[in-house]
Amino acid sequence: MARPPLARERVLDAYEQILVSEGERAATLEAVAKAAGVSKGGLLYHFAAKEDLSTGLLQRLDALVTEDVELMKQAPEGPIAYYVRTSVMEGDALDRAITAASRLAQGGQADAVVALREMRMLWETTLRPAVRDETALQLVMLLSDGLYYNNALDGTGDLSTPTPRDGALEKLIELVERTVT
Amino acid sequence: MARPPLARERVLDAYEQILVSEGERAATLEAVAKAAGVSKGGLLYHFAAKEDLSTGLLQRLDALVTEDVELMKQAPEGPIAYYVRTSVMEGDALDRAITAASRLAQGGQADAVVALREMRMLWETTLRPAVRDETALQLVMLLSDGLYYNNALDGTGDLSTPTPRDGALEKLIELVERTVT
DNA sequence: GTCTATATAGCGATAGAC
DNA sequence: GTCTATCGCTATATAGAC
Repeated sequence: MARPPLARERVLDAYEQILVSEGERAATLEAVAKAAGVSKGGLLYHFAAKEDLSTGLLQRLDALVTEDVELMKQAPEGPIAYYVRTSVMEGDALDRAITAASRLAQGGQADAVVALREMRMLWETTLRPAVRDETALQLVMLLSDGLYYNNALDGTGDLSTPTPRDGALEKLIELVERTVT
Repeated sequence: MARPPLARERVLDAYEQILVSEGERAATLEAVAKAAGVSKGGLLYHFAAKEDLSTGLLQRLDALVTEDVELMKQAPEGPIAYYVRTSVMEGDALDRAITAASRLAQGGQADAVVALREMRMLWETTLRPAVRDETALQLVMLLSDGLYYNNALDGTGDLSTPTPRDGALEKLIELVERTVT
């Protein structure tokens, strides 16, 4: 990992942020360069082609997912409650990476689809020992997918989304726990 | 409704299909025109600007959703089983329209986001009388969202998706019915 | 390592013939 | 109602100065 150049990370942050808030089409080299505070040429020194930008983003996603799975295994409230709770996005690094990857996947980028599928399978494997059977597992997985999808629909970060929060979220977690364990 | 021109419908079909299978970026006027079997000029006679294409698509979605809600109200198996079952995409007209609108929404198109939110609210209102409480309603809605999202991820129509089908789907519906009623 | 300048291609949209 | 030709703009990518 030996300390990647700062500018490189800033560019990747900018790319991710534009993908989330304005979509794939808006994430042009010029827009990303401007948001990162470099020139187009400067950007292309770090990422020779546009494809390298998405590759970098998917690698970052991978690392964050690995971390998250460890946290999930050790969560005091248990993996299910942890999983459902953290499926409501708070805008942290993992949330941003997932949403950005989702934009690329919907744009037809095959490697993004693969990365998201693998992420999902890793979660599935981690949750399996904590649920009653496969049907219960599917219910938890799909519910989480639904939470992510709803939040990802608008990247503007407004809170008028139909996502349950606070009290409603706690009740939902309770119901899910009762249903799947 | 007085019989819209055939070419117009063919163009709209082509636009929808490319959005679903290749994403927003691939749905250029030229690609749509070619798939519809007309020239760029011919396309632009029916849809003066590209925005009109997405408007036409969202109107089509609206009509299909209205039909579907009626079917859901009258479903012999009850609205919940109907809703969960039909959330697994079979590639019918409504499925295609929803996925296409989802691509536009993820591309940052505000009117597509609104159309999808309104669709969801209509479903929510229709299902409310059939469930125990608001928490149960949220569980059903989110599960359905998850099913749609998973299928929409790759528009290639392959069946290697993690979506439950046949036996697994029936068991899931059973579990959901038991949980929310 | 970052910049400006530029090449090349493809986009949405217009004009006008048929 | 559909076509071809073309305009103006913007996208990705390259070249070469600093």
